[in-house]
Amino acid sequence: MLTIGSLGKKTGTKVQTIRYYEQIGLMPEPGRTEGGQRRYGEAELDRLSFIRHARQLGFSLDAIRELLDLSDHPDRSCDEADAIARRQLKQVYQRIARLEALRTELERMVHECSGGKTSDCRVLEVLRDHAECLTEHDEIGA
Amino acid sequence: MLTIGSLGKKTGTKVQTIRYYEQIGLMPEPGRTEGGQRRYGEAELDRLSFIRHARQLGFSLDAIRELLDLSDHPDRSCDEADAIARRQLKQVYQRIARLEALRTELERMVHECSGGKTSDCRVLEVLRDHAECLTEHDEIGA
DNA sequence: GGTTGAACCTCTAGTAGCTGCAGGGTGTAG
DNA sequence: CTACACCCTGCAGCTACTAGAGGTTCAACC
Repeated sequence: MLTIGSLGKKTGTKVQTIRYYEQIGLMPEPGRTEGGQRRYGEAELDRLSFIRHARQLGFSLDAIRELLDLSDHPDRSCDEADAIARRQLKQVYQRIARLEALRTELERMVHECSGGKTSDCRVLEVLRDHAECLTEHDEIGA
Repeated sequence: MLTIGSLGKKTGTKVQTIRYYEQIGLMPEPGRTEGGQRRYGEAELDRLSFIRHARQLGFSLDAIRELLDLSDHPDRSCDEADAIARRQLKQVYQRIARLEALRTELERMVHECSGGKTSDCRVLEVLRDHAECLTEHDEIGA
């Protein structure tokens, strides 16, 4: 039987985060000691590992909820799990593309700045005038 | 004189977002009509354009606050503006690197899934067992 | 058996950067 | 002078946690 702290250590999760997952129904309510402290078993360890791993891969908590649900039903088709992963991959592609456009623009800004006064700083100048940008970029909400 | 709505249209900003920027002190309190509606001039249009452009390049509102401050003092050295931009660029590099690791792992997951039952779905299997991952990935908090 | 101290408990509020809604007032074109 | 699009304030909600206050429990050591 694991305390919440040792479960956290094993999975690289903060104690508060585990309680948060329980609160939003991602983790089940575990058994308690007489004094009211949470105690976890293997099943919970597996579930939390799954969640954390999926988070590391960038899945949203909602996507993880679906994946866990699928994982709990071994007889269902895995098309849905596949679709969720593909969706996630697509998002990653998009985010990389956006960030690469940003990188280009920021590099240009930084390389052109020769370190004088702010009055003729390229960094500030570029920010002032969007027309100076060569690439499309659109990071907001990415 | 611009209404808040037309200022929003010119800069691609929602009305609520402009009011939010005012609330947190990023935009100044504008003049008002007798009836209490906000009216903006050129200076505010420039300032909001600057803010939005910097946001598109991924700068945080705090960084933007600093950049605006520097922009308001043309006689200062632009080292600071340069440093902020370099910091931002570094973050972009890191985020790209992380996302590329994710991409690799997600591609592997998706390509190996041959579409049977969830019981032997590669997607779910990989999520269950971190040891199957070939690359380091650590997206959480990115 | 008693004491200590780390780890646990609940509850609330805060983070970034907006977004949306309710319920009401204003400005302007026809 | 009347529509009606637009504006106002204030507050709740979003994601995914994180931090802190103030109090309780567990386990080890003597």
